[in-house]
Amino acid sequence: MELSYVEETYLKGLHHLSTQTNKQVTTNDLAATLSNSAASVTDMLKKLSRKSLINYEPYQGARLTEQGNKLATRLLRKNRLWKVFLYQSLNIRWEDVQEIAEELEHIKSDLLIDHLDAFLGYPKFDPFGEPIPNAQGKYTLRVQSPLSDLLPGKQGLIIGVKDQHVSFLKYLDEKGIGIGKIVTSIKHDAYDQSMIITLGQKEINLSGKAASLIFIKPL
Amino acid sequence: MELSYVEETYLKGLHHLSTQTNKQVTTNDLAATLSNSAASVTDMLKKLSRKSLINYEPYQGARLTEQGNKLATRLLRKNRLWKVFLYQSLNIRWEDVQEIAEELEHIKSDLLIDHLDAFLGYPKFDPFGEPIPNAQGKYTLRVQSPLSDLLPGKQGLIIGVKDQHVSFLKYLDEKGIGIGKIVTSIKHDAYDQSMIITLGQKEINLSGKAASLIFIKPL
DNA sequence: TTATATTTTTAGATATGTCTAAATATTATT
DNA sequence: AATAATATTTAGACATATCTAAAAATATAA
Repeated sequence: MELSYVEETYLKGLHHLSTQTNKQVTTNDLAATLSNSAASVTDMLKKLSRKSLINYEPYQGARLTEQGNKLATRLLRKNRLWKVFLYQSLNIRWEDVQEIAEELEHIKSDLLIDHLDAFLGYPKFDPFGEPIPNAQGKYTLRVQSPLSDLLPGKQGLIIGVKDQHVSFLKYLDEKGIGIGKIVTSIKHDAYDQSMIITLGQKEINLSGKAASLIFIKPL
Repeated sequence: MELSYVEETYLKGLHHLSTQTNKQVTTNDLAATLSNSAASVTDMLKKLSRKSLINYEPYQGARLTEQGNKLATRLLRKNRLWKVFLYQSLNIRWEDVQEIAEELEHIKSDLLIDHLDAFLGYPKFDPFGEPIPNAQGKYTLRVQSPLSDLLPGKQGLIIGVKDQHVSFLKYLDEKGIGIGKIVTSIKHDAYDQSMIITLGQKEINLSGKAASLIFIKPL
């Protein structure tokens, strides 16, 4: 099925919200996510429902159908493969990757995406640690724990970040924290949950919140 | 200036037609190029004129202003860099490259394009032999002669093709003719202008028309 | 140079996607 | 359970881009 740019955006928003909460997606939540008015969202929900991409009952919110989910997953595949390309091949900084990938994910060609996948060596995760669905839509979640759980003295490999806001990514970039870096936990502060880690020679102080948004593989 | 997808398409069409003929672009010609009605074209010409991207007088056709030309050149740069990427990095076939690049050229980020340019090693020509404008919009035309001018016994390096229709590119692909291949002229037919060339061990018969659309650098 | 043919523009309609303001339905509170 | 607060939908408008059919301008030919 051929979808418009906007329809795809809504589908992705629906997928995002429904995997987060596993409940019906409400009109207002979707409106907030997409920065649109609730009225616009209602219109689009009716349209997507007519196309059988969502189940929608007035006043009851919406949920992706199997077909809608399949299309949303395809968008995630495209988005994340492009992110790998931008980050790894083009050396574009973390905080700039998201915005560009959001445009690239709407490029239609399946041929393109499969060739891109091959070019990148069939990566399983994007630069933020999110799993990349394969051509059949299958993907595996990774065992990952927040940096905040790393016990003092232990080492971890950074494999992802939860928050993808530009300001947070810049904050990490400035501290030298990125995918593939190895860090050692030095000390937790019992009072404010902040922690001290080392990255190479450098000692870094992280807020408890920041540490909980960074994912590692314990070494 | 932020342009819509469609405005960009018109700008590219205008550029294409005006470099071909170096005259005012007529409404009907542009309509044919873009497969739109003349009425739609008139509307858009008025809009682009209001934005000072073209000079337009009713019934007299249109011509790009300096600013319009600059934006059109930027689109060409994007289109051609993407073509290099698709053809060279992703190994996508000649005949599939055009359609995908036409979508990719509308991706907005300058950062992306400059990084792509660097990644590809600042190529000067695309896989069809067209010059790639640099970040400042400058580009150099290449000395290139049609394969049909290659004298019997002489060798040439294939560097471009004029016609970019899918059927023609497939025809060339099937014969093994592509960028970077070295061919030797064997014989011209005086009657129908067809020619015989060799490519490696293989002997290939080309129509006069086809040979005139393939560009070579004499060796 | 007047009539005819062609090209271009205008007029009016349609489709997509957006909005604000008003109406309606649902949920929470007393 | 009635009322107040919140969420959602409907109504009506607007912007972009498209079309067909009719009108107007330009170019061609007798």
